[in-house]
Amino acid sequence: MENHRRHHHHHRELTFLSSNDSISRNTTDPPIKEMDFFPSSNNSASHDNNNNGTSDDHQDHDHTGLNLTFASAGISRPPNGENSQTEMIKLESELRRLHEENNMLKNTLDQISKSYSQLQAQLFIALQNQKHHQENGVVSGQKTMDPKVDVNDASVCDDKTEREVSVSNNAEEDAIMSKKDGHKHQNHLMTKQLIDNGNGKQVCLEERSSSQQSWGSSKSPKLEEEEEAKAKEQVGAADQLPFRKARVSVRARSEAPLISDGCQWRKYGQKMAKGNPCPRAYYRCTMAVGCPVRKQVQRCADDKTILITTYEGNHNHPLPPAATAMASTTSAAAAMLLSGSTHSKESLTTSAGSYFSSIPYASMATLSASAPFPTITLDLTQNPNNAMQLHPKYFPLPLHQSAAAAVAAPVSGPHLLGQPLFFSQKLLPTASAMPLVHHHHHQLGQRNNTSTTTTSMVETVSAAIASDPNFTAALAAAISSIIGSGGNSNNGSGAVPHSNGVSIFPGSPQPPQSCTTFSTN
DNA sequence: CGATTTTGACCTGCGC
DNA sequence: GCGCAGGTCAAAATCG
Repeated sequence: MENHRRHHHHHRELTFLSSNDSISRNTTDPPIKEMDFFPSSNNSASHDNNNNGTSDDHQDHDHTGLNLTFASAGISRPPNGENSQTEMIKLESELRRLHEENNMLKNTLDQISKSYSQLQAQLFIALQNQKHHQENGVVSGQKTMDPKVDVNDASVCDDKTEREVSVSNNAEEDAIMSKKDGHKHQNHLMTKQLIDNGNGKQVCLEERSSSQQSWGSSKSPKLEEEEEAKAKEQVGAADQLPFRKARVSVRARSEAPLISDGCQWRKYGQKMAKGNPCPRAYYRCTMAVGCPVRKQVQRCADDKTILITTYEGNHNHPLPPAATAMASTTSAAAAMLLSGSTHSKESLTTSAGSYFSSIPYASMATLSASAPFPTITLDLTQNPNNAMQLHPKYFPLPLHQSAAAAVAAPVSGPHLLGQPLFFSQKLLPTASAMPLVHHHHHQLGQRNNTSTTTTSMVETVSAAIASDPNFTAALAAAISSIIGSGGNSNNGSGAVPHSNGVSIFPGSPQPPQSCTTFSTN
C-alpha cells in the first residue's frame, strides 16, 4: 500500500511536470492504433474511429477486448504476438500515465480554485483594511456607511451579541487540530495571482495562499515546491512569514451526528483523539470532484451533547443556497484569519480584545491564531436563545449584494466575498455589540474586521445548525420564545426551518435567500 | 451497482 | 532512533 502510494506520487510528479507536453501529445498524436488489434468488423472499430482521445481509446480498447473474448485468443490479434504484447504494454503504460496526468490536472485545477477563492476573500479584506486606514487613521471602525445599513448593523450586532455567549476555551481543540499538518511545505505556498473579483475583472493580488490546499494534499511535493519557489520570486520577503491554515470550528449542541451545513460529505476516516473518548470523524466535501474542503466532527469530551465541527478550506464549486452561508462564512473566516496572520496577527486580536472586551455577553467566538493554524471557534452552545437571535438582521447588507455574491458566484471564490466584506463594513460602527473574540496565544493588535466576520459566521452557523431537523426540534422552543419576545414575528415557531431553504430569519427585511436559508441534508 | 462507511495500515511531525 | 498522535489512504463492507 505504502509503496503503492509512493508510486503514485512519483508518477504524478513526473507526469505533471511535463503535463502540457503530454497533453498535447496525447491529444494530437494518434494514439497507438487499436486498429492493429481489432480489425474493422466489429463495433469497436467504429468506436475507435470516433474516439481519437486518449483515455477513451484505452477504455475502448479494454471494452473491445472484452467483446472479443471469443476471439481474443488469436483471431483478432495480429500474427506477430510480440508486437501486440509490446503495444499492449505501451497502451497500459500510456493509460497509467494519462490517469496520473488527469489527476494532476485535477489537482492543479483544485489548487487554482482554492487560491482563487482565498485570494478573493483576502483581497476584499485587505481592501477593507486599507480603506479603514485611509478613511481614518484611527482604529475602530468609524466607518461611515449608509444610514440604512447602520441601522441594520446595530440590530445585527445586537442580535449577535445576544446570541452567543461565553468564550469557548477551545485551546484543547485547537491544539489538537493544529498540532499536525502533515504537509508542511504546502504551508509555505505563496501565490500571486490574478483573481476575478466577480465582475469578470481581474485583480492582481499578491497574497499568501491559504490553507486548504494543505488538507487537499493531493499536490505533489515537487509541484508545491515549484509553485512555492515561483511565488517566492514574486512575493519576496513576505514568504518569510509562517504560513498558516485557517480553520473554523463550530461548537453546537446537537443530537445529530452532523450539523446540516448544506454540503455533501463523505467520511474518509475516523480516529480516536487523545483525551477524548469520542472518536473524531473526518469528512471531505463530495459536492465536486477535488473539493478541498474538509471537516472534522467530534463530540466534546466534557459535554457530549456538544458537537464540534471544524471546517477547513474553501469549496471549489458552486454551492447550493443551503450551503452558501456556512461555506462563505467559514471560508471567509479562514481567509480572514490568514489575512490577519499575513499582515499582523496582532491586529486581529486587538480588535477583538479592545473592541469587544466591554461586551456584556462575553463572546461567542474564539479566535485562536495559535500556530500552526489559526482557528476561529464559534461557540453556539451556551445560550440557545441568544444563539437563535441572529436572524432578524442577519443580513445587514442588501440582499442583492450578499446574496448575489454568495449565490451568483459562479465558482468557488465569489461565495467568499459577500459576507466578510459587507459585514465588516456594516458592523464596524456598532462595536459595542460585537462579540468578544478571544485570542489564545497572541497578543493584541488592533482592530480590523475580524470580529465582523466572526459575527456573521456565527450567525450563519447558528442558522445552519438550526436548520438541522434534530437540532431544530431541540431549539424550537427557544426560537419561539425569541421570536415572540424579540419582536420578530413572522414565522413564530415556524421560523424553524423544516427543510429546503426555509428562511429562519423571520424578521429579515429582505427575504433572505441563499445565504440566509438552509436546507437540511 | 455506485456511493458511502468502516477500519486497519500507513505517513508525517514532534518530543524524548 | 523510537514511540506517540493526528491525519490520510484504500480495500472491504455496507447501504440505498
